[in-house]
Parts: sequence; C-alpha cells; structure tokens
Amino acid sequence: MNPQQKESLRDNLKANRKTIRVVLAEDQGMVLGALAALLDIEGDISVIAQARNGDEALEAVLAHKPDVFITDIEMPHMSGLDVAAELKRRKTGIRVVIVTTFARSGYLRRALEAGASGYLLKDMPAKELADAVRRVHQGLRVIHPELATEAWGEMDPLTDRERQVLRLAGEGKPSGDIASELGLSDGTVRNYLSEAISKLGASNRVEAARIARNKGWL
Amino acid sequence: MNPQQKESLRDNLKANRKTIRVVLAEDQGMVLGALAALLDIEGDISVIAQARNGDEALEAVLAHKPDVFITDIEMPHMSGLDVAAELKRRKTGIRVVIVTTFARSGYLRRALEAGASGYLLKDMPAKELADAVRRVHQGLRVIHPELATEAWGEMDPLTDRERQVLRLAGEGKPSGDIASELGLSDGTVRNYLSEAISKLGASNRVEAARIARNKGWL
DNA sequence: CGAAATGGATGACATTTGTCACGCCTTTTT
DNA sequence: AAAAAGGCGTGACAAATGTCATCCATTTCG
Repeated sequence: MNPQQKESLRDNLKANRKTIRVVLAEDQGMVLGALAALLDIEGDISVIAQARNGDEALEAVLAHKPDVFITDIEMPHMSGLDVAAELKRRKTGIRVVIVTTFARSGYLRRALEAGASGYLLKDMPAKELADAVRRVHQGLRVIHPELATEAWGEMDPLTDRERQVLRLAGEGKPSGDIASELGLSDGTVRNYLSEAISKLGASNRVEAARIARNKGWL
Repeated sequence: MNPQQKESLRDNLKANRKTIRVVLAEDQGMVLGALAALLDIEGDISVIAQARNGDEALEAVLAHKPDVFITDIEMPHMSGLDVAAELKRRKTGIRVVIVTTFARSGYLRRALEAGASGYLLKDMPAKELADAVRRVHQGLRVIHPELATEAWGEMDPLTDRERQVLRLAGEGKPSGDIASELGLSDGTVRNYLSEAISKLGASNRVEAARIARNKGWL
C-alpha cells in the first residue's frame, strides 16, 4: 500500500469520506475560478491549486501530487494534452481529466493515448463534473457519451506534410508563401494540398482546412 | 417606490444588504453551472434562473424581471447581443452584462448600441465578476479595461453585401456557389470580394475573412 | 540484392480568383 | 431637374489554384 492510499484511509476514518485533492488548469480566468467554486462546494473535493497555462499546470501538479488533474486542452504554450503526455512519461500515476469545448475525435484519441482517464465536454451539465471526478478517482474511465460511440471513428488520413501545408493554407497564405516557409517548391505544395483536398472530400483548400479542423486533425 | 425597491429595502433591514437578482445565460452547460455557483457564493447575489440559449434567456428574463441579466454572446439561435437589443426595444430597464471570450471591438460596439451596461472577458479573474455585477446594478458601466481604450477604435467599413459574401467565402464556398445562394452573378460576387479585400488590406478572400472575423465584423 | 514505397519536383492545362474599367438602373442629395 | 452615389452586371486579363502524369532520389522491406 502506498502512502497516498494510506492517507486516504486515514481520512476515511475521520470523516468516513476521502477528500479528493484536485489541481485545475484552464486559461480563461473566469471559467477557472468558477469551476473551482463549483468543485469546492462538494464536501469531498478540494481544489488545491489552479493554473492558467500548461507550464504552470505541470509545475503545480508535480509540486502538489493531486489525486486528479483537471485540464482544458487549448492553453498558451503547452496544451492540456501535452501536459497529460508529460505526466504519463514521468509515470506519476496521477489521473487526468480533460475538459474541453471540442467534440473532436482527434482530440479524444490523443487524450486517451496520453493516458487520460476522462474526456468531458463543457456542454455537459455542471452537476456531473463532480461525479466524473469521483469516478475517475476510483480508477474508472469517464468519456462524454456523445463521443464514446463515435470515438475511434475515423482516423486522421493526413500525412505530416499535408497537415502543415493545410494549416497554413487555412490561414489564407498563398501557395508560394507556404512553399518558402516550409522550404518546398510551389508545385509540391499544390500537390500536397490537392492530395489533402481529395482525401477529405473537399472541393478546395479552405473547405479542406475547415473539415480537418473540425475533426481535430488540424 | 415600486415593489422591487420595497423588497430590497426589507432585505436591507434584515441583512443590511440588498440581494441582487440575476438571470444567467451561457450555452456551455458546465460553464453556466459553474458561474452560477460562483455568484451564489456571494451573499448578496442570487441566480434566479439559467438559460442555455437566446430564446430561453429572453423568456426567463421577461418572466423573472431580474436586476441584472448576464449573458454570453455566441449562443444557438439568438445571440446575447440580440437578446440585449430586444430588451432595449422593450424598454425593460433591465441591466445587461455581456460576458464573452472575444475581445472584438465590433462586438463591444454592438453591445453598447444594444444598451449593455457591462462588457467583460472570460479572461478576467473570476473574483471580479461579482464586483462588476454590483457596480452595474448601481447604475455604473463596466467595460473590460483592455477594450475600454481601443473601444471605439475603427468602424466596420463593410457594406451588407460585402459582409454576406465574405462570410460565405470564409467557409470555403467558391464564388459560383455564393452567387447562386445570394441570387447574384458570379462576377458581382467577385467584385464585392475584391472590394472587401482591399478595404481590409488583405491579399485574398481567406485572409480578409480572418481579419473581419477578428474584428467582430464577420 | 532488387522491388516497392516515400518524399519531393516538373511541366502542362483547365478552373477559379482578383482587378479594372465600364455600363445601367434606382435612390438620394443638392 | 441635374448630379452624385449605390447596387448590380459585363467583359477582359493576369495571377493563383487544383489536377495529372511523370521523374528522380532515398528509404524500407521481402
């Protein structure tokens, strides 16, 4: 039995309940504070640290060793997925719950690959968050129902090059610029775009970029 | 003295404080619930109804006549700005606070035109929300500092047609499709796009759409 | 090793875009 | 009423884009 479990046990003796220690990361200050308030209402959950970007989050998690780490995906500098991956690499055993706006199968796949135990959408009723945290803390896995089905749906058909090129094209850069930015020739860029367009069933670069973005393939 | 003021007065006698009655609208269930939790912690603020889209919100506001109506902008069917405009049209006198992710001057301008008393970004520390609500309730105006400066900065240079055309072009539709969708000729569509591109200082339709979106001109 | 896949480049060609200079009606303004 | 401005269309042309077939090096793999 490890120290953490022992600690849980002690708390159980006192209050017949373990307090779940949580670190929370989310870049929008107001949402961060609000979620913390929401969780702190629950008697058995305690938010012991908050972070507004990936770096802070990683630091806080390593410093506090919480039971559960809840994080948004899109944050400055290091995404929540990156932090999750890093925690997996370090074998910290800390459970990770992703909470995000985006129902993109690509994100879910990456989250699971990074060892996340939960993937929830901000669409979900607020009440269910605490339950999800409890379930994850017990070692269960919680995936937002809407995604659980489709989940492993389709795989990203794009190659690295196609992804890079499509990303830039989606920002309105003309082929020539993209070419020099990536050290390729103009024709090659157009070839990759053509490939991507047909793979995605789009009819031009912009539509292709939109589709890819929506699937989380960027 | 109206009944509402009388009620406030009674509360004042009890707790030396008036309770500010709030209706909250936000499409992401989790954020909605979390914000409600955050506000309910404050002794002098009470969330009396929640809504997840513009229609529900309007209905709830008209039914409950709260002191302050807090709303996100981007919601299904009717945006927060639309609801604010409707409340102004009906001269309800209910104070409106916009809370959004987007620091777009166009949104701010539209919000003020719709009679909003507050425009806050979700970036803001959560603690300040309650204060903002109190200040707005007292009749003050609260604009997120970052925006207050730039605020009336630039005006939307686009005509209605240019806006429509640009919106569709930004989704990747080719000129021909846009033309038939709007009942225009192909050449005319390209003319509008050309105009928009030069007005916005862009170098193609995609970039133009990006710029317009960022300014909130869509 | 030889064969096949991979990443990149060319060249050619049809389409789509972006730009301009006009022309034609309605509204507005004066 | 004449003039100016707005909304829409045409035609023409250069530039950018999308598609293909083909070619050349590396890797990778049976």
